[in-house]
Amino acid sequence: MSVGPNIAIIAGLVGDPARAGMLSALMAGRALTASELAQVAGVTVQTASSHLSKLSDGGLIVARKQGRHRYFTLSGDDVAQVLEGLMGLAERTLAKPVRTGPKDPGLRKARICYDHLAGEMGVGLFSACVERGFIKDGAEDLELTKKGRDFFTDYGLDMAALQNARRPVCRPCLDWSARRTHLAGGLGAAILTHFTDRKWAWRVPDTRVIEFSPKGLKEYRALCPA
Amino acid sequence: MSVGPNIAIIAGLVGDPARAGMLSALMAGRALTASELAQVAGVTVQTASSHLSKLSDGGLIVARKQGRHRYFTLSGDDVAQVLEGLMGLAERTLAKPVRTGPKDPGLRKARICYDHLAGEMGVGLFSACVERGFIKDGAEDLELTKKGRDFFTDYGLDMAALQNARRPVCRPCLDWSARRTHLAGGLGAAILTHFTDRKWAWRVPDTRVIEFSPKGLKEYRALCPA
DNA sequence: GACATGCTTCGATCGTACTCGAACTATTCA
DNA sequence: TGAATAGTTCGAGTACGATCGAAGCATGTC
Repeated sequence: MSVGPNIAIIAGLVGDPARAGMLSALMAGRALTASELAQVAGVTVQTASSHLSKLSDGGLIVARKQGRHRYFTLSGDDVAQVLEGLMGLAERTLAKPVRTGPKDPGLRKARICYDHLAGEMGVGLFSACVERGFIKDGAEDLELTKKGRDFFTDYGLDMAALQNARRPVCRPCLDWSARRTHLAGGLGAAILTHFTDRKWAWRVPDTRVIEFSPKGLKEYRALCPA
Repeated sequence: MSVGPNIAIIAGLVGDPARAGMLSALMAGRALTASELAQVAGVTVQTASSHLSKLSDGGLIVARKQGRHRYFTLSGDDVAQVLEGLMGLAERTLAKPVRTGPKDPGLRKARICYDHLAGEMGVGLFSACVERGFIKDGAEDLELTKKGRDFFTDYGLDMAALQNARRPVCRPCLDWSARRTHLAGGLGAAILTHFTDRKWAWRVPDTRVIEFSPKGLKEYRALCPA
């Protein structure tokens, strides 16, 4: 077997509070600089630098250099997915100590998960896409139907670009708060971008919470009649 | 936010090689005693005892006392799912160091994941169920169709019991080797049990590999014509 | 009752790695 | 060129936890 040690290495990387904080912050999908990450983790930049090297060596994050800044992001949505899973376990098993703050309900309702919508509204979006026949669970995980492609093209998304990208267009992501699937992948990201570009929705600063304008809510309901 | 510390606690539990080994062993779904787990982890029973307390306190495993033995199992398939996810990351990010041993191909082909079939054959089973219309991706994750219920009742499974159980009948589980979904949940477990009860398939001792008899292979093909 | 087995608790040892201050490199701006 | 900002490297201090020997409880067996 000996698969144990390998997962221990990865889990160990996530197992430090400072690094876990950084990864959580990166779940928001935005690229962050080393100093920003140091701040969210509550450590000095020297310490952060060391952690970031480790995360990078471990392949969980990737760095992009831009001028005198280094921007970090998660290395993929598979990382985000595991982090969501860990949050789900923490929620279930640690039970009591969580259950905090006023921000929690907002998080459950709508939040960003790497680069797509999660929480109740994310789950609702996924359900709607399936019910309206835009997405179908084929052999290969999720499949975009012709109907779905046509609909989202009309909707204003650049579907050709999505389908040419290396990233899967549709991908399921298990929601830690709702315990159900929400829509990840290129399409999930594109839909959220569509909303934020039009100021129908935005991120509450320093949180993963997503807020919708009245117009945005209406647009969401048009998309997800359920 | 402060969700960071919580996931760090859980990840930290998995982040120790001895504990990771124990959890991996428990992925096989069988209940194991404290001494057995000590052996697979390569530590003394005292050390193992300490680790098992921590895992238990953290809610990742549950203990059942039976005579002078204590049997441990994972506390649920959500734990198994996160472990699979971590294996996937280890596979992708650590790349080189893995890729070992002769057992690996067997593992990729067919292995047990907690209590259901995983690997290529597990993914194949899931595809077949979807293609044959037994399972449908409804709003609530996966849904057993009437057709599926009828089919598996004829097949000899106690579907009423499955549907009365608290555990979801169908549940997707992301496969670390095939990177696609395989079938978990009560139905996934029941199908595997159906095979092992009839000696159509069995576990290779001390591994997670599942081997099929010629008869078992034939039965599998009948179920998954693809 | 005496003994063996399975497991836990206690205590001491030992490493590992998290941490930060200080010094160093690289980029930008004036 | 010099000053400011972003980030890394180095070294030392520290603490936490993994480990095992020894002793202590249970449970089962003779």
